[in-house]
Amino acid sequence: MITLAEENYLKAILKLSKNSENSISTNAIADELETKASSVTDMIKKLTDKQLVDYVPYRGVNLSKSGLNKAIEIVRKHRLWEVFLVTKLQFKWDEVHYIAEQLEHIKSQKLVDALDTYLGYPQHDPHGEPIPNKDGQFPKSFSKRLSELEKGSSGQVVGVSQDNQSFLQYLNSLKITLGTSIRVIQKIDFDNSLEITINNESAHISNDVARNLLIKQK
Amino acid sequence: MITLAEENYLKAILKLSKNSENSISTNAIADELETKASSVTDMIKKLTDKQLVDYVPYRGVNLSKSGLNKAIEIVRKHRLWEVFLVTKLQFKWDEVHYIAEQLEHIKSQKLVDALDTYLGYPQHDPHGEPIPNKDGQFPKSFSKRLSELEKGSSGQVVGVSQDNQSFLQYLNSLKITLGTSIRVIQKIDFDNSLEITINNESAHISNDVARNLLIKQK
DNA sequence: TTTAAAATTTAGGTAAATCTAAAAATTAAA
DNA sequence: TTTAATTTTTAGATTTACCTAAATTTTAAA
Repeated sequence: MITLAEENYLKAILKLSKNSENSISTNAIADELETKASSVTDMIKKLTDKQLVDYVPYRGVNLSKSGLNKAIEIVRKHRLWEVFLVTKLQFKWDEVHYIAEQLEHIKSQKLVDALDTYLGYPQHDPHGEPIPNKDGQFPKSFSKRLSELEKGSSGQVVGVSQDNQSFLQYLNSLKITLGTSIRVIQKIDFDNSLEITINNESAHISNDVARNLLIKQK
Repeated sequence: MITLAEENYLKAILKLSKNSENSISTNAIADELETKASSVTDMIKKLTDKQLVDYVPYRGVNLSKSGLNKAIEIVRKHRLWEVFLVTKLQFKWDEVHYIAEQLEHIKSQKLVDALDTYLGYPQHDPHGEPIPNKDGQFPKSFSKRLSELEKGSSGQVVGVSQDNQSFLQYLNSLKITLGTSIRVIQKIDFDNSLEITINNESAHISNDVARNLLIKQK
């Protein structure tokens, strides 16, 4: 049996793996989970014993095959529950993360499948993030990060690659939501921030924000 | 903050309180939760410190005002989730208990309220058990236990007062479900078992079963 | 009403998941 | 390439929720 804490570690390692080719460092996991490096080392040993990760001391970890499967299953549940909360219970997109963090740990294969069916096999969650299917496959994405767009080009927001409440609320304040049209007016080399237009209103956003906005170009 | 284990203790004490006027004994709780009496004593001390129960050593416990509120809230969540599973996700009534045991611990007042609204403020769960409202009030019940019916009288099954899987599956095998008509043909003094008819087919059931069947007489 | 049985509590211990502080290994800088 | 800084691990504690075994209290029986 896999514990709640173990599930959270697997999920964190998967998330960190998406942004790097290399093994995931102890400190990176500690930062992600807001815990201490020594706690991470402890837990990594447990995950190694259960063959959920491959670990070389001082060199970091990678998810094993079975660890990856488990992690993807948790992401699947998280995102399906988010869809449920927004489409059925009328939650806002910036309210669902905390609740889905709890719901993602409910154990019942039958429940996940029934939920998926009930929701109509959605491919994206309310933040535009892809929902892996029953076999762990992610739907193909045609989006780019806003930070990767050329000066002058434009597109529509189809997702965000982070769903913490403060980020989403900041987007709300910028009047950015799914479907919003954005054009890159100027790229500032100094700090990689961007001058953009949001539905033709101009604004200035940091690289940090631009990196987490997924854009589909026409 | 109240932990998962603490919530399970509160729920167990509430359940046991329904069947007795007296304080709840350590052993009764241990039996209910399939744990040891010494573990129960430990936990009772924690609950006492948090003022969730009133406790007199060697004399048992009772839920305090706030402990009762918490326990009722858990029951409310359990039963609302059961309604969700059966009415929206097409689960059978004997499949939902285990999953609802997990879902009842999800923490979000807003979620419970939204779920209640979404389900149309149901008053009973799929086993006919009453669902307390937002204020902790249980709907009035007009049902009796089958074991309390006189010889010759009859009525319809409107609920069960236990929802473990083996009991519900036994009912399925007897062709008893919500709405089934039952008549008491004979009461056997020796073991308090009953000769009954189920939709006019005769059967013999133990007192244990009869006590857990809720009947509404015409 | 004394004694035996049953129930309950206490004492001491374990595993999971955390922590701090110190030691060891790796990386970067002079 | 030696040293300093950073990262990671180890050692030793803590808290929660359990456990077993022994001691204590209550209840029931003789």
